[in-house]
Amino acid sequence: MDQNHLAFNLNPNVSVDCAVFGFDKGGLKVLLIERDNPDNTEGKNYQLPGDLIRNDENLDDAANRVLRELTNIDKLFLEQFAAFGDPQRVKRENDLEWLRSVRKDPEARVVTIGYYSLIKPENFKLAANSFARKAEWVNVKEVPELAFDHNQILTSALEALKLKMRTVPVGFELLPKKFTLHQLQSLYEAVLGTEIDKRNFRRKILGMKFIVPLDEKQKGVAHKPAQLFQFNKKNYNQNFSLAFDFQ
Amino acid sequence: MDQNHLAFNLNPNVSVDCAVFGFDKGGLKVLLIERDNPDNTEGKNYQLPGDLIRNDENLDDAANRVLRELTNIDKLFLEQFAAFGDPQRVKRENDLEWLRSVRKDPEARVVTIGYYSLIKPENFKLAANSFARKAEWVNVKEVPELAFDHNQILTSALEALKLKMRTVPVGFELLPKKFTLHQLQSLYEAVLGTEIDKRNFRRKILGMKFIVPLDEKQKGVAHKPAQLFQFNKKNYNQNFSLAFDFQ
DNA sequence: ACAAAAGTGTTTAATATACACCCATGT
DNA sequence: ACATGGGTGTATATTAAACACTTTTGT
Repeated sequence: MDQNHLAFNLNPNVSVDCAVFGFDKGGLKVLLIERDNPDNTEGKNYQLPGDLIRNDENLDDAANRVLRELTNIDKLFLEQFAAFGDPQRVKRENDLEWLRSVRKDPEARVVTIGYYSLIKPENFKLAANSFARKAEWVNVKEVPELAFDHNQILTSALEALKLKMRTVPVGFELLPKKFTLHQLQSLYEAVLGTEIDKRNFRRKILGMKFIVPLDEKQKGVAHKPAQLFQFNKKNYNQNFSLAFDFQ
Repeated sequence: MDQNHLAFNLNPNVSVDCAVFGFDKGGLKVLLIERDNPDNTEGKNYQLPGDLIRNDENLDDAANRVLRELTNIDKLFLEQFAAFGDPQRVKRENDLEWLRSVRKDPEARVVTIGYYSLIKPENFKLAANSFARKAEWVNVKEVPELAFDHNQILTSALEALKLKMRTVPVGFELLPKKFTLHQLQSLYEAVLGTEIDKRNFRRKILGMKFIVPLDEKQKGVAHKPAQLFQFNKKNYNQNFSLAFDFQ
């Protein structure tokens, strides 16, 4: 992926791959990179953004670098969730060909560390470099076959995200700074794949002192404008275990 | 670490390290390996069992191999929980010296994949090889300073174990096949670090149809012999989310 | 007028918590 | 006899779940 730095600095055996999640009315999205098809075999060919790590950077920094190149944002919410090291994870011929066109040591055994990242809708605009120009937001329910083991990585990232969201108030990372309770509920419904009762949801959320109402309402919507809320880190101090568990 | 196989098969940049947990009346234990001190600097020098991965094996297999060499048991309960890749994770001089005495490429950047494993008390006896002879069970509350970043790995493994135990019925892997409810309760108390009310615990556990009483009682104990129970996989079918959450 | 989401309470069921005494066995 | 853990039930508090109608705005 990123070819701007000197290749000898890259460790041939360890990479990071990132499932970048975004959320809007259309549901939960993931950012996929369309890669050039060396032999022009089939139609489009997608993969998760990722790169080999540099020998002098730690894993979180490598993932952060990949995301910065993609989004121009330096410290997105980022969480490591698993390592993938099947010796056969690079096995398809077009994956191998692509590696040969991009990597110094394309035959090397690569173990990849999986990260997921959460991005706010106001940051949906991608960087203007060649790497990011190939990026596309795809609904997680409509993800095509991906390169390498990236479908498996994505499935695993989604599971990790679900667990996280039921456990820790982290959904805000996918919403605008100011959000309505309806947006928050839709997010939980989309990620957890459940329907939630509106009144019970509101009661539960408002019982948490760290989601605070603002002196502000929605504007320009074709219905009764909703109260806007904001996440308040100061009011959030670890009263959490499993607080976000909606059946 | 394991030096029985050909070094050229080992990947110099990726290792696995295992926190092997055991439980007895004395509490939760972890298996530490005493390593030879090259320069005989200080007293004892401990680390978690681990090894570089082979280029033809996947991560789970590498962790399983490390544990098999240590215990002679082939498929211990094993769970990957995180990857550790700080470029400075090998920084102390005695760690470097030890690597120089053991590794083909002792200066290589190594990213390690952390696993934890659960072992039943009847399997506490270790293999008789030289690797295992240096192993020792140490109470998790009395773990000394370890080599590399192994204290951090162990702390992280314990957190992962706690989360797992509150989430999935997995404690049985640390108990004899037949166990009493008191043993089960002590285990939860030791791992989660809480006190649990006996009557409430029993009611909750017995409400789970997959912990079944046997036609058998304890023998030779200096108190009223307790009913023995067993975990029944067939009666366990995913009714679980967060079932083991004792405040 | 209609569409779309906002907002609001009560009842019932389920679950969690707190709590104390007698029992069987080995030493 | 004593130490050790085994075994048992109830009352109360907390939390979860089910459920329907009126309001405000833009088109």
